[in-house]
Amino acid sequence: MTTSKASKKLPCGRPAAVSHESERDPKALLEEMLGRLSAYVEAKNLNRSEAREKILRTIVLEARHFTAIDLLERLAARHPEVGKATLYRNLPILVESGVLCEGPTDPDGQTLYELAGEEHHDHIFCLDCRKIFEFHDEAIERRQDAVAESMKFHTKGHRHVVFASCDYLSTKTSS
Amino acid sequence: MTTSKASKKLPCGRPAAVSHESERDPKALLEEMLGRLSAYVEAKNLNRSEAREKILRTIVLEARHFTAIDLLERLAARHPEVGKATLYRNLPILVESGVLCEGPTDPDGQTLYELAGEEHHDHIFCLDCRKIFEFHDEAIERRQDAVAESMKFHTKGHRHVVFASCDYLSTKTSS
DNA sequence: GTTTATGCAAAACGTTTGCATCTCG
DNA sequence: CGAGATGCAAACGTTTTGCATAAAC
Repeated sequence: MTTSKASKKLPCGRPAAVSHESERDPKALLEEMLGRLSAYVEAKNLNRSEAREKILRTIVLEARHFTAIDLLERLAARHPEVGKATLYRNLPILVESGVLCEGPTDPDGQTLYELAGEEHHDHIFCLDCRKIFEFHDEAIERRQDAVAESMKFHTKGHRHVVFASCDYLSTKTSS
Repeated sequence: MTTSKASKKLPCGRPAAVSHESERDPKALLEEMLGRLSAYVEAKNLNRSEAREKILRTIVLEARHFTAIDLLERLAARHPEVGKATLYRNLPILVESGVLCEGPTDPDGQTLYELAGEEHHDHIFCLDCRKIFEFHDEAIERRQDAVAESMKFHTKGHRHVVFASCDYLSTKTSS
């Protein structure tokens, strides 16, 4: 169903390459994430579990930004033997192990999870194609912390989502 | 249950005055909000409703930042005769009439509503007392729009929440 | 063999809906 | 009188829990 890399376009016409989404090799990514999970499982004296790894595989292979429901569906398709309680029980473990992070909520209020990257980033939610893009800006981060300090707060985290429409179609002149 | 203005302290010890919350006279605020509601009701050819106004009063008088559940509890205490379906049916009306706006989600993922102000602001969520504070910073706003433009997006809105702990207790030396 | 994890079904939770009744204009 | 709003209870979709069984170590 997905087209080849070169010609991939988003619904709003923007080439996927502009999306700032991770373009890392899925196999290497899976290895890394399995590693993080194992480390956590070991540190916490948990047991290894087949189901947990199936969930992780499903995430890496087809759902890098997703809601619990999205993942539930994909998991049911790929591994119908894994129950939904198992998924819900494992989501917090995947978050704590550094494999996932809880991102912003989509416009319907559903929590979006995403595969944890190395570096922090914020999000642009495209109102045209409803896809998530990423951005990072040090100036904003610093300024935000400074504002919090000035109000006698100490920043522990933040969530910054920009809702935007896509200028791509109107801006480009060729094609 | 609420103490006088001068001595009001938040759970984390911060005086409420630092909160940047609207300090407007509740009576005037209520009048204004009732006005906005009436205008909408008239424009949309709806009927006036006692229950709707009780909900609005409850919001203005004790819950300027709240989740649906918060409000449900306060409403049950203040006006037990109003059913919860009525509340849920009226929330969208209050939003559309310009009385409320849907704000960010709290750390548990619950949508926070707030009384609509005139000017835009973003939020600081205090992890110590779990209260919402407001901030506004033009530099952040401009920068955010510029970043979006550089990615060929056109900003239509945003949600910026800073999660922070309260330095107030550790910073103050007196008392 | 003890702990941890699982699948299933049932319960819990917040929200929405159906419906008969009531209120507004 | 007719459109709209209400309260109640039942339905809904998502998430959590209880429990007996199975897997990990």
